[in-house]
Amino acid sequence: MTALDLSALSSQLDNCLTRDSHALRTRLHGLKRRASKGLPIDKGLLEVAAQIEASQQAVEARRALLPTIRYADDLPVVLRREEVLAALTKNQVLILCGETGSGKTTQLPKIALEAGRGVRGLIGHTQPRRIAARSVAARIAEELDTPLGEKVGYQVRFTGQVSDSTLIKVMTDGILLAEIHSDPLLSKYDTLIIDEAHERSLNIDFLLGYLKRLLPKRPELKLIVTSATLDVERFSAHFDGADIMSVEGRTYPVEMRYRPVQGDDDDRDRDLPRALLDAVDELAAEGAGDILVFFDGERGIREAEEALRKHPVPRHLGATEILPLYARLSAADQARVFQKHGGRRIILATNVAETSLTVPGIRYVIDTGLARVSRFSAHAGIQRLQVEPISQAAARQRAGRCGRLGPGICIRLYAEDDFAKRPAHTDPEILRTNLAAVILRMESWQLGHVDDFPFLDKPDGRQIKAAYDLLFELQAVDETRRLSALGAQLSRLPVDPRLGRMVLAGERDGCLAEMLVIVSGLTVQDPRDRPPERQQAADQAHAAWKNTTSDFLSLLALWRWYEEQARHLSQAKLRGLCEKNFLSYVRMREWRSLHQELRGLFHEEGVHENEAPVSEDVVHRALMTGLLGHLALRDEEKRKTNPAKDKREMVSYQGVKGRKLAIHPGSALVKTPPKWLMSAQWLETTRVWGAMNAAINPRWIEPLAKHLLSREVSEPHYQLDSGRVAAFETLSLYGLPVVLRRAVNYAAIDPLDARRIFILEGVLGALEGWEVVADQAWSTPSPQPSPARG
DNA sequence: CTCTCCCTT
Repeated sequence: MTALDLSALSSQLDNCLTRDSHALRTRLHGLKRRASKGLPIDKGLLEVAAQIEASQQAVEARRALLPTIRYADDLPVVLRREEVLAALTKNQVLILCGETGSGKTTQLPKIALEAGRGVRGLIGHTQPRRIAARSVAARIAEELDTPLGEKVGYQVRFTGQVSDSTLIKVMTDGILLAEIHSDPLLSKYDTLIIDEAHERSLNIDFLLGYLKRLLPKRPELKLIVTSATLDVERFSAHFDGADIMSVEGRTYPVEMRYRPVQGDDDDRDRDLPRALLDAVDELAAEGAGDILVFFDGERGIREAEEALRKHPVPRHLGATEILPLYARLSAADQARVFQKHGGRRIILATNVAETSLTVPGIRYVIDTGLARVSRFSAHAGIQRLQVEPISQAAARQRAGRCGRLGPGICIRLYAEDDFAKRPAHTDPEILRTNLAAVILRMESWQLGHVDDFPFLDKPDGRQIKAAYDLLFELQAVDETRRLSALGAQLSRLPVDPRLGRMVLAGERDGCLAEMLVIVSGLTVQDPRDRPPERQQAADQAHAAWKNTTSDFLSLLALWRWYEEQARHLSQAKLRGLCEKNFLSYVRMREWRSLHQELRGLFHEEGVHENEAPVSEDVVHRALMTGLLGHLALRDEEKRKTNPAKDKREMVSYQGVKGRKLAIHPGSALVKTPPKWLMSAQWLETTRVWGAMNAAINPRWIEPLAKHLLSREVSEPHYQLDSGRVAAFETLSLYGLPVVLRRAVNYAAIDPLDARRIFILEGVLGALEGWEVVADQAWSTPSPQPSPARG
């Protein structure tokens, strides 16, 4: 064979599946090298030629699947289809800015198909949320008149419908990110659409960084990044000045009214209900239409609900219905928002209604301008959840919720100049979160140092250090920040690093069964429902599994009970049972799915769970491997000064790193605070709360925390009876003494000094002592001291 | 005496 055949073959690669072309190109390079050394390559060439042939046939088969593309008539993106097509042909990257109603989410994948994408590889389309991924896929499939799961498929955690004939695959951004592990080139895609990039979740930022590096290695890959806000220059600059296309939205104008809460800042909380009632009255006078009110949390919602129920809302337009809406609400209560209704509705919502759920039929919005924002404080090493003024972008998003049906009105319960002073955008998650999981992934995928990774926003050095500190605590990296064998294992577990560490301890200590249950239970949202108006009944039902020394064992008890029921009950009966026991069926199912998934990972490796139950201590010691940074000692002084009679005074704890904390009232341990406490989570809101707790034995700490303990040796002294030099040692974990004044052999610690003391106190002391004894022998006896009392 | 919202090998 000649060099001509080699180049002829390599020119054919552009007609192969993207999945194959990279491997085949590598193969051809190898053959070229062989040929240059004068080695025979005939057989290799024949094989490659056959593979190319097969791959091209697969491409043709996919081309035959192309559906007739029909567009939803007059959506703004569709009207500018030609431009998008041209941009896709000309450029590798396109930034598309399209606001609500532009049609970008549903129409772009179809335009990509029309541009000839989706044949050599999949068109991958990512969504930030699972529900959205599924519904977007269903919608596109419907518009293309094909059944979901064939030409248009979707994939989210635990479920999905994708087949060999899938051309468009809609998935969560988390799925695409996870695929990098098994396919670093993302070679099965010929096009990627990263939707809702303005949300700037950790997944999106990680993907955009990764894709920047990937694009040069995948010249045939096209990327579309979409954003609903106008600040797309950042994205463009990130991708070396990629073209930007802006498509208008399809929304109605929203009139802004500023009605700041009267009174000074300290009184805001008190005056907010008043301001809310005034706003409701003002909007009620405008005419019919539902009102959506945004709050920072459940508490504000409940206060507002109470105030509204007492308040005579003008009723000439029919009854007014008040509905709370937040993520923790039971599925049935959430569903009420989507039911048809007469009269006026006032929906009191948290941020769920800002992006995750679209409440239908909203004509008016009232915005308190506040939200709870999670931030990881690297300095304190703790996660905070504080109420903050929302950004301008978030405020616009909230207001936009009443501009979908017709012109809307939004009342902001803050001043216009307050709005003007706010940050333009919400800080991206990567600047607000604990980076341990990100860094663990980067280490395991060998992506180099975080500082060099092309993140849109570079994380702060202190955040990076805090993340490495946590990874060291978990023994996932060593002192030099090198990934350990344990770290490599940890990176393959799709759970929080602390929780993953527990599972690995469970594997080692023969309590994998228990760890899989507890860790999956800690990962999903708590399935125990506690509706505000039926808290007592709920608590009563949950008491069946309650363990007052360990919330973890409560979880385990709930699981065992449920598994027993599930074994002989139909799905419908199980659902009813959940309802009766104030459990969320959906979350119980999530728990089981995650448990199943984690279990599967171990089974693949041939590791199986222990069959015999283990002692509670074994379970808690395995948990502790992940929670060494969340240990605390009861503050005894406080207990003395505040007698137990005063029940309102909460028992305070002294945690590691000097943190003061208290047991969260949702914990079963709140009434029986143990001396030593271990918490799955520390969260600072009004104060630092320890959530999901267990009483522990401090003796477990030393063997598990050897790599973290600092030792302080004091009072070396000669011991007359043993004839040795002894001292006391105090071991501290992050500044918290965990072993107090334990006698140790000083010679093993500081042999030279021990020898000095031996001579000084032992030898000379013995002489001195001998003198004393001699003295006493010749002098009159002194009176014996009376025994000590009390 | 209480905690916004998402996502995964």
